[in-house]
Amino acid sequence: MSFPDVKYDGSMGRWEPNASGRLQQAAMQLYFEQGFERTTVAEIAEQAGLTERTFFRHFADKREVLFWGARALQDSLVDSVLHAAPLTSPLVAVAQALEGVSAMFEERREGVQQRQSIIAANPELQERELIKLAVLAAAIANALRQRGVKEPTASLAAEAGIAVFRIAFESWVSQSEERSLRQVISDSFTELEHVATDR
Amino acid sequence: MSFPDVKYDGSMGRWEPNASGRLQQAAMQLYFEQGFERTTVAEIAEQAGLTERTFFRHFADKREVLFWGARALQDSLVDSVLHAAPLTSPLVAVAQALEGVSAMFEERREGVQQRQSIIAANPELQERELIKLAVLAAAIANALRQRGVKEPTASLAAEAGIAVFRIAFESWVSQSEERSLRQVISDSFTELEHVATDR
DNA sequence: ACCGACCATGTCATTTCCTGACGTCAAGTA
DNA sequence: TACTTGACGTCAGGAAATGACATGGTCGGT
Repeated sequence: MSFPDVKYDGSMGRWEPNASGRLQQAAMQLYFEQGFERTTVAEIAEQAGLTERTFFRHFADKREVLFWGARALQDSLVDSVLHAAPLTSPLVAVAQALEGVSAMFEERREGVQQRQSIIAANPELQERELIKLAVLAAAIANALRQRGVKEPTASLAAEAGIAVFRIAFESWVSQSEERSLRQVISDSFTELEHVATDR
Repeated sequence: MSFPDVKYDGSMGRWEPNASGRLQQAAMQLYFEQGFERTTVAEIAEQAGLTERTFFRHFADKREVLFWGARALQDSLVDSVLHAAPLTSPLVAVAQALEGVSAMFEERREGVQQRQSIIAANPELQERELIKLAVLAAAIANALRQRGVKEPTASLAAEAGIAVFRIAFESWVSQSEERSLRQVISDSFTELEHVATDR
């Protein structure tokens, strides 16, 4: 294992290390301070000591810089669903997977709240977040299918699970919930059962 | 009541009538023929006999021209939820509302399929569709709250209902389903009940 | 019949996002 | 050493989106 993030002295490489990380950090800060629309990519690049062109080499567009963690989240969830105990029902597998990743958010609630406030202030970013969650749901549905779950059950369980997660996550982030995210998610799943049964 | 859409002869007004409709039609055609990315707003405007600037007076951006019907759909659904029979459970109210609007799609399946193929070919358009559905879900949740449904039940029922609709709609559009959209939706809701109960 | 406000559209200029083509230089590799 | 690779810079340009201002029919009031 190497540690490319560690700074030694100036006599190292041609470029300062961790360009992508610097861009993400600069973007977060500027989006938070002056809003997403009012900050230009040129500003972000300048603050990171890079050029606008380089920004677009690291991130497909101005929004993507805020969603770099999505892939890791997806991999973790898919892995969890794939390795759920045999005979676990689809929705329970999804619920357990989501509860499993909740710690990733609990740990740095600060940054999560800041990020969500940025997204909440801008429709373009909300769109991007929604499609990330949709891709997540599709990946989970695919994992369920690998477990032998048929359609439309797999898609239904995945989409319903993501919907529950979204509502639980929003509740946990916005109000200063005393419950842990894991608990909010768990409660929301039992509430979904009531909603779907009561008819 | 006047009928500004009716065409008389050329000696009428300064402008050809129904500029917005002409822009929508031109956009649909061009997006379908050459793809969303490869058609410019200037092209659309030219085909509609207008200027680029005028396009942006009618539609907030290049994507919005494809989603003009969303508002009517939302109003119809909210109205339906609001006037559901008393004591109807939240999810059933949502299901009935969605089944109620299914006729709007059944009637012109042609245009619906063409529109969906355009959207399916472009991530930006998928983002826009997702946020339209999210706004829809929020409006439905609000209507449920007006019926006395508490949170998080209202949001859960609305989001789950929209998720079911999305899956049912996709199935109905893509494969040449023999079932009616109304039937697919209905079946999907009972499938959701199984998914949520079986644990 | 005239006048003036109104409103949809046109025209022009500008900013910003995003991309392609090409150049540069340090580090690794044969 | 010579050659390749990778990360970044520089430059040019298309297209989206927006503001400011002009234009000329329409419509209501008198």
